[in-house]
Amino acid sequence: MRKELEEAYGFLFEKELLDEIVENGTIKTASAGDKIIEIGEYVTGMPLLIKGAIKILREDNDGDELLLYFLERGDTCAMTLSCCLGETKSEIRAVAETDTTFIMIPISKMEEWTAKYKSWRNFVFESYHSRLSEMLDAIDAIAFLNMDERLMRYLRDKAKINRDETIHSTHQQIAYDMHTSRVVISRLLKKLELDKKISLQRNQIKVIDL
Amino acid sequence: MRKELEEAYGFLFEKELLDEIVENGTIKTASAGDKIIEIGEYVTGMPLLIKGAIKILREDNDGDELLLYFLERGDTCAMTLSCCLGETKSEIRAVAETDTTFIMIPISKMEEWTAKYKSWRNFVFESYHSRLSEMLDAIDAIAFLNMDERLMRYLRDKAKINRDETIHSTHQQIAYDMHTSRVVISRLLKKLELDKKISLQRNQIKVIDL
DNA sequence: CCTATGCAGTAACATGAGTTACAGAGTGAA
DNA sequence: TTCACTCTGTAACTCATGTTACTGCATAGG
Repeated sequence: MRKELEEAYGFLFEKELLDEIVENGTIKTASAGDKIIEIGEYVTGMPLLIKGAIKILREDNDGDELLLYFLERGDTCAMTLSCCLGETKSEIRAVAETDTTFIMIPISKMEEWTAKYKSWRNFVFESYHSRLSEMLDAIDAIAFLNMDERLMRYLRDKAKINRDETIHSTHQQIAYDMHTSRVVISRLLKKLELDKKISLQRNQIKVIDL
Repeated sequence: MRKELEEAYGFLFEKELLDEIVENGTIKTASAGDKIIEIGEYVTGMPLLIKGAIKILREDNDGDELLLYFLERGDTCAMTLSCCLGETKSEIRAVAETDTTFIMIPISKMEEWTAKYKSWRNFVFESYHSRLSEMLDAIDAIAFLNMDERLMRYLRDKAKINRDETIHSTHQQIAYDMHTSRVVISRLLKKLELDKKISLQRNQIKVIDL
């Protein structure tokens, strides 16, 4: 655990804190597509992402989803964090976007470290700041952009997160993430292909110039 | 300042912290409609709301607005807070919804108190938690609700925040807050009136049953 | 090789929301 | 009282998005 931890967080945390994390944390893994936290579940700990990416989703009354943002190495889930401290239920769903490794920190340590380590406090505040920014970006996208622009944004983000210009998704999966219907996505993707911004094959979308 | 501070925050903070707040904070007031923070401005301090209410808005590229949420007595602006710590520019606009009184805390003290007072830490985390929740509510509204449901939600919130079942706004003002057009709001308000949920007069809307 | 299934393409239509335009009512200042 | 201005009501239209329905192709598993 030590090595991965240092690679992802070594420059952030002092030695003693890293020691404590190794001592108290437990390594967890999840495969692409695995559900990590479900809405309404009590949160048992806080994840420090070591490898891979996680997508954070909100759900409406009909059970349909909306992607809020992605988490990457070095990130933690401020939403989870927030839930831990308040000991409330999760308001979001977290799903592994790729194969993922993270360290689970038990809630009990969080309050302690917040008092003890300045670097931990800064990390926590920095996380909140990042997550608030990403929520704002999500709001901007939903409130101010049309579907075609949102779709381009989605494809860009997805390619970046997966470090792969070819996106391996069906139109239906994209529609779920964006809280719209498959037909709409197919229509817009086809338009993007005609504009030479992407190329389409079955189960994959290659980003050319977005 | 002491008296108002104790009324709004006495049950949260210990005596020494209250002393420090009185010593370092400065009382500010704003009249309904006054701009308190503008997008892109550097944030000079963190406001503790004593009296009144503030609305927090996001802006699109055309300069049009979208109401995110309201702040009330006992609240602080986590967004501001987040900006303070990161020393970045404000990502939102804050406008006094009613006549408002608040205490400005200089940035310099915030980091210090976070280390020193557990109650302050809890307050800050609690604020982040509330604000994240409110952002989620805002996202739910925009992404999952139709205009008529959003409008009902807006009217309910507005009546609650102002502690007044009669809302003193023009249709145009509501349209700005909701990032839509006046005609749309007029149309929907008229429908709500026909459903006996509100009654309409010039410059005011009386909530009957929402 | 054949067939069931999932995926993508597309047309035709429904609907909510935004836009333009205009009329009439309310209000305040001269 | 009159005039100018703001606010509201409403019609008629456009447009983006969502829905339904059907097609044919790709692929995997027998």
